[in-house]
Amino acid sequence: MSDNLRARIAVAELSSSTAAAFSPLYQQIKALLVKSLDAGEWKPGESIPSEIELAARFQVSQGTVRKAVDELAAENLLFRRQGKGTFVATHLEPRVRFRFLRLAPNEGEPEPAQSLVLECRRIRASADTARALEIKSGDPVVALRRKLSFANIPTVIDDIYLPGAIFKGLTADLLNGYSGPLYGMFETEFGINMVRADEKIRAVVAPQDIAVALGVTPSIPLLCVERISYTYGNRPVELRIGHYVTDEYYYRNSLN
Amino acid sequence: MSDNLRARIAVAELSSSTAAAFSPLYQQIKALLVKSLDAGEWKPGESIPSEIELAARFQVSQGTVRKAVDELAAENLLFRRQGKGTFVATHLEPRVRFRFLRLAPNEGEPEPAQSLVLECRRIRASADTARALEIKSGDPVVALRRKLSFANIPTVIDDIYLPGAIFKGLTADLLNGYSGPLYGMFETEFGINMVRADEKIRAVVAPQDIAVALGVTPSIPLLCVERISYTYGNRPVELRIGHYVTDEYYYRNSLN
DNA sequence: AAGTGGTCTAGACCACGTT
DNA sequence: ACGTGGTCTAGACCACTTT
Repeated sequence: MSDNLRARIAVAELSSSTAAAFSPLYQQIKALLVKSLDAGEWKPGESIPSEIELAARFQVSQGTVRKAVDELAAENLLFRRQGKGTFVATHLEPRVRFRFLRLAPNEGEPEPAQSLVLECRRIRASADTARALEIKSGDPVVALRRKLSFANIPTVIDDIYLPGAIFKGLTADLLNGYSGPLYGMFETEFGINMVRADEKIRAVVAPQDIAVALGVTPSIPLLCVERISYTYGNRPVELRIGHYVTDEYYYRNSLN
Repeated sequence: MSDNLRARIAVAELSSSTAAAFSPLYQQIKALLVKSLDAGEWKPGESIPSEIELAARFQVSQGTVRKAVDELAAENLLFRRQGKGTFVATHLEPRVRFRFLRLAPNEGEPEPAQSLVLECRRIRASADTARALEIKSGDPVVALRRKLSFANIPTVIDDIYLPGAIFKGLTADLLNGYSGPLYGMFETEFGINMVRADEKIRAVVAPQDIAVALGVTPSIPLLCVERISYTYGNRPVELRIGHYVTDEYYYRNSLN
């Protein structure tokens, strides 16, 4: 068995330049599954093959597949349903709706927001934007500004920057035609699945234009949230700068 | 084996009122391990018995113990060191120093903060404090105010409220005698290990007294972070209201 | 009844750290 | 050499969902 294991590791090394050189089998399986997800072999919301099928496909035991899938489920790339199967995570599931929207009301339960796109322009990447998106300065970028309202109270202005090479044909009308979350639309229209994000949070005085768009007094404090979102393989595909009014809502977080 | 399993579940039901009624064996093991941690059978930084010893103690297979320990390690109650053993998580480990301190500088690497306790009083719990700490209104509470500075620049004022019943004998001198993180001192002096926390984050105008303590202009925006920290078994043991200056530092977060 | 994921076991071997 | 956690396997059975 040991020789067999080594052999498969060697094969993995030869066949894939991105796979880690010497790694446990289950991590190799993980990498292969992510590769298939990235390639769109299974779409968000669809089921992936059963553990037994995957074990046969990769020539490993079911337990090894299980460990790989367990970790991908823990990372929210997949989710399991006992008796049904294992599915590709999607932002269209109501269950996941507040995973990336961390605003909760001071009183009561979180509610979905109403979204209105105010602007959608094509621009060239600034140095900062290019660095965040790992593209070249001057590359095409789609710039959106949108407003989120809760119970008709404008609460968030997001300035969103997307690589033009990936988000071709994105328009304000297309955006405003959707009711669900933005990331759900990215999945169905562009095949881009957001998997993870890093945020930098600060308190700032409301910039003039944003105060106007929110209908609040300029110079009141706003939460400024700078987000970089990543798809499979830690590839950044969104830069987002949000300004939140935090009198009736707060940004919730858990430390573990 | 099946009868044996059931029997042990039945025993668990009888012997422990807090354990979930019907749960997998590994979850029962988890609960027992947490109980031992809570009781102080193994102190932070110490090793717990090996998997083989635990398997013998609980009369289950090593694989079942492994699954229980894996989950506790994922929840940061324990950490594993291959070849050495499994240890109780501690806030004194440098590795963990920034798990609960989420401020990072705009430029450069995170650095430890200098802490100075400005006040330490005994008060009676307000209604809000009592609710957060799950004690009775009017119960004794230790109230601290402390200042955190980075590179001699005051950056954070924390107002901290602790249940008086647990933190007996806590004084400003005791606090200022320690150089490490507050939660590390709580472990060694009071046997309280912080395991998890929930935070509510808002942008606010700097209150007068806090602006003075920080040496900043009143009315500038500050990040207001309201934290409730929990020890083993989700028991709240700290309410903390922090005000952060976020011009040179930001609150970092990751969404998964 | 059949198929899926979930739990539990027993045993082999590997990788790491200490003695 | 020994003890620790880490990986992999094979097989049994349970719990849930659908046919």
